[in-house]
Amino acid sequence: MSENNIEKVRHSLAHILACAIKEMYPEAKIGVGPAIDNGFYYDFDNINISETDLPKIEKNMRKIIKKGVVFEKQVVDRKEAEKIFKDEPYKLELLNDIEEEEISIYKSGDFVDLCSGPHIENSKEINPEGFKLERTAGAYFKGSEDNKMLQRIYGLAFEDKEKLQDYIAKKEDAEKRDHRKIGKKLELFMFDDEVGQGLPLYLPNGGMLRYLLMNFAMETYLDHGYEIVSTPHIAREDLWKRSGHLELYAEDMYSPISVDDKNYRLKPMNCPFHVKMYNLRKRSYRELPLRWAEMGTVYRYEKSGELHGLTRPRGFTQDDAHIICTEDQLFQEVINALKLVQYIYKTLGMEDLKFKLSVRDPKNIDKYFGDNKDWEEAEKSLKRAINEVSSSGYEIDEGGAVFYAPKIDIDAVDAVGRSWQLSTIQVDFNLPYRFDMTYINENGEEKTPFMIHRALLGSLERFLGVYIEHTEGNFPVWLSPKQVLVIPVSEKFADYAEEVLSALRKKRIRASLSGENETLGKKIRNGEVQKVPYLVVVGEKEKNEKTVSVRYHGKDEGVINLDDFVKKLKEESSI
RNA sequence: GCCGAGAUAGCUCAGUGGUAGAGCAUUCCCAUGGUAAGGGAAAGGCCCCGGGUUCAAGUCCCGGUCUCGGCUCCA
Repeated sequence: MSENNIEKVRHSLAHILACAIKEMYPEAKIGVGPAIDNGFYYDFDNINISETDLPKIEKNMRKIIKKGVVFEKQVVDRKEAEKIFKDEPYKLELLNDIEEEEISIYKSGDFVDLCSGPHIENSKEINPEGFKLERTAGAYFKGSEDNKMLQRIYGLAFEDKEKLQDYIAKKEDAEKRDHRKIGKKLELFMFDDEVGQGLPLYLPNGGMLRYLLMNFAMETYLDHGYEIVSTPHIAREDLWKRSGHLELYAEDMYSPISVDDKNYRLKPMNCPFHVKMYNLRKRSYRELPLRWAEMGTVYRYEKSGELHGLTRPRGFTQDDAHIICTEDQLFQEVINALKLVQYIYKTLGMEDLKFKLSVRDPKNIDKYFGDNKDWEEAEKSLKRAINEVSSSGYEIDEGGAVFYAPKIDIDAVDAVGRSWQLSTIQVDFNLPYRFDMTYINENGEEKTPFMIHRALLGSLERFLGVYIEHTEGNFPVWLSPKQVLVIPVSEKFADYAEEVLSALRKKRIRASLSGENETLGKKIRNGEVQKVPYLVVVGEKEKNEKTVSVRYHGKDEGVINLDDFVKKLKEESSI
């Protein structure tokens, strides 16, 4: 079976699934059933399948496959198609969306589907061991929330049994990396019903990790000409009316808090505050560019089903900054921001980045705020800027721009090849006008500045969620909440263990003592399970020689002088 | 928010209408250890919450809350 054939096999399996369902549940109404990356799905209505029904559906599918069903394409006219699908309301609706008069249908046995193909010729081409019905799920018809929700059955499909099992194994591996699991095991963060959905609480280990990350980001920004600002968590509703956020995102904002007959809202963004500070007084071109950074905690009312650990919370802290500059400075500022992204992710060990340029939907230019010429200029600048910093190019997302801005989103690829959108760099055409931002240029004329929003980690929460999965909880030494665990061979050497501990702590190395009454093996295990990078064992020999026996991520590194070890750790603790 | 599945000890989970369980973690005792689990004992429960059915509910039914898998969404 050839590689590109698997697409056809998957798509054909979708038809066979529908065929099996129609046989077993004649009342079922069928939606759509395409091939997807790892297999296929088909949507149904008017049935109620539970996961426990899947094996018997699968069995029926194998029976159909074995029969050797021939896939046959036919082209019919609209009238004929309407006749064929007269009892399938969803197919009729799909038929309405087709503009052509020649309608392609596929027959396989008794089953007919509205479908442009392509398919395999005969079901015998399918390896019956290579697929598996995976799960059921709800899915809106045609992917729109306004439509009815259908029942979707997902199947996995690969060339053969081994590839299927490889995929399942890989998926199980990914589950082991789940930051929610690791977060619990390493006591990094927690959620609590009484606190509220989507509001993370960082435990001491996670608190340290978050602090170190935040510190790294802020120090880096300071090195690159940024200044630090800080703004409140709530503001009067009037601010959000003027910024346009209330009009567009009211549903996604927390409800108003009423104080002294005025409504306040938790902030969903930091920008309007920064704009207010800019407008404090008349600004000169000599001040520009201004780069104002803030670890800004924002609150967005994500729908309950959309929440997901740290990667999709309701309260989160953006490593936000706004760069206010002249038109001439825009290009260079975007380049600087892109270079900063590259530096930060390289330092964090995620060098594989993918750039995505989000531009306006060409069919819908009117819905965007701002001057057409400015947009074109900005889109061009962003393209040039990406090419300047990266040779691997970028992907264009037409219609991906937000209403006020074209943007560059940057995906970081993690250790198991998954892409995560983290950084964003956006050119804003909305706020400078809405808030009448100006500066005086060298000719004494009043001008509207350009404004760049940028969040490089994105948010501390989302980044940490991704980073935990990327590293599997094995953080680099400089980011590890606990860097060293000192393990005395027995209680007899507690005094020397204390000496080692205090030598490390004196140099602000994050060390702790494994003081419990356990065997050495058990104490080592506890340290490994907690993913402490350095375990140092001390006993009689070490005590006499003022050394430590070093174990780094499960590997024996031998015995070294205590002083040298402290020095080494001090070095590894700085970036 | 929608479709579906869950919620039992700190954690991971078993328990199909009749006295609430295991392993790990915790505490204590013995063992004083040389690189991933030494042995023993104890303690630990509003079986998510509220109703209902039943002689009897962790278990069945209804409502709610939260979690998970999808869908939709992510300024």
